[in-house]
Amino acid sequence: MSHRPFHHGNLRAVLLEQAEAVLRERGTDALSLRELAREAGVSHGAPRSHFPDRGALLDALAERGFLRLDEEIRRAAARVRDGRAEGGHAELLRAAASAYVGFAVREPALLDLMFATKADEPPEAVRDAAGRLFATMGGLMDAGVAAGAYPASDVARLTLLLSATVQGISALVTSRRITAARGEALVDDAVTLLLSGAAAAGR
Amino acid sequence: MSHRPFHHGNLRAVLLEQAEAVLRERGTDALSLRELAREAGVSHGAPRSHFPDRGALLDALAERGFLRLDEEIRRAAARVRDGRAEGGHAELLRAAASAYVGFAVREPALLDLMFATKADEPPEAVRDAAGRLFATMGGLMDAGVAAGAYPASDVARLTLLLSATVQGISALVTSRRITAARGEALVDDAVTLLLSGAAAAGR
DNA sequence: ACTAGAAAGTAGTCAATGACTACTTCCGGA
DNA sequence: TCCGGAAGTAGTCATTGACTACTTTCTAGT
Repeated sequence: MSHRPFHHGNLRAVLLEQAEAVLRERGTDALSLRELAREAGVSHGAPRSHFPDRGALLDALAERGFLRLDEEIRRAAARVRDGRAEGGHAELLRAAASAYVGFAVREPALLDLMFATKADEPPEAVRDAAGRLFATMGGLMDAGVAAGAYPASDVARLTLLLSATVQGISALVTSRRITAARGEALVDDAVTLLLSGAAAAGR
Repeated sequence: MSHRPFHHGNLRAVLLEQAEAVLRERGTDALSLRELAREAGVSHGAPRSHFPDRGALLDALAERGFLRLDEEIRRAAARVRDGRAEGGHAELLRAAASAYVGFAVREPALLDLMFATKADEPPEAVRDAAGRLFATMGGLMDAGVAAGAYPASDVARLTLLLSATVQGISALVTSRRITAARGEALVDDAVTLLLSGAAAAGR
C-alpha cells in the first residue's frame, strides 16, 4: 500500500502489465525492456530502478504467473464446491486440472517462463509462489482422503503426479503437439485414471 | 593449401554440435549465431547459408533433440527386452519413462526448446521428429495389450497420457521444482498408477 | 519546518547481436 | 569446358541490455 504518486505513478505495475500483454501477443523473445519503457512513456533506463536486468523482469512475471494460476485454480475449485455439494471428488479434480490447462492455452508463453529451465535455484519469490500453487493442489487432493479415494499417505505423491500430468498436458497443447480439445479430453482421462489407479493400488 | 579451405566442408554439422554444447552448458539465451561462427572459424555471415535465421537453428536443434530422445528411449526399451524376456510390461514402461526424464536432466535447455510454445505450426521436420517419438511411445504401449494390461482401444489415450506425464515430470525437475531423485520416484509412481488404473477401468 | 539522502528517472555510451546486402570463391554437372 | 549456384566473406544497420553520471522528487529524522 501507500503507493505514492512518484514520477511516473507506478511504473513497476505498468511495466508488468504491459509485459504480460507482450508475452501473450508476441512471446518471450519479443519482450524488450526498452520497448516497455517507450510504451510507458519513460526513458530507456527507467525500468532499471525496478528490475536490475531483463532476468529480474522475467522472474517477476513468473512469480505473478504462479499467483494467478493458483488463484484461477482456487476459483475453479470453489465453483464446483459451491455449485453441487455432491459433485464428487473427481469433479473437483477435473475442474482444477481443466483450469490449469485453460490457463496454459490463454497464457502459453507465461507458462513457458514459469517452468523454464533454471541453471541456479529460482529466486525465493518465485519459489514461494510456485509453492503456493502446489500447496493448493495438495489441498484439493486432501479432500480425496475424506472421500475415501486414497489413503492420506499417498496424497503427497499423487499431488505431484497430478501436477506433473497437467503440466505435461499443457506442454503438449502449447507446443502444438495436440489440440486444446484433445488436451481437455486428456484431463478427463488423467483424473479418471488417477482415481481408479489410486483406488486399485490402495486395495 | 597452406590456409584453410574457403569451404568449411561440413559447417552445418559443426554448428549444430557446438550449439548443442552451448545449450547444455549455458542455455538457450547464450546461443549466438555469431559466436558459433567465430568458434567454427568462419565469418559471421557464414551460418546464414545453413540457417536463414536464429529460429531456423533452434528448429534444427529441436528436431535433432526429438530424434535423439526417440533413440535413447528405443535403446532403453531394447535393453529391458533383451535383458530379461520376462521383465514384464511395467518394467518396459519404467525404463522408457526413466530414459525420458534422464534425457531431460542431461539436456534441460534442449527439452525446453523442443516443447517451447509455438505461435504457428512447428516446421514439418520438427513435427515429423516429434511424431516419431510419440510413435515409439505408442509402440511400447502396444505391448501392454498383448500382456492384457489394457484393451487396444485405450492405447492411444494411454500413450498420450504417459507422454504428458513424463514430460510434466521432466518440467518439474528441470525447473527445479523437485529433485531429480524425486522425479525418478515419480516415474515409478506414474507407471504403477497408469497400469493399475488402466486395469481397474478395463474391468 | 528543514535538510540530508535515498529512491526514481534522464541521458549518454558501449559492445554484442541478428538481419540484411554486395561481392567472391569454389564445386559439380551438362 | 564453362557456367550457375551453393558456400563463404565483409561491411552495414537498427536494436538491445547493461552500464555510468547526473538530476529530480519524495521522505525520514531531527
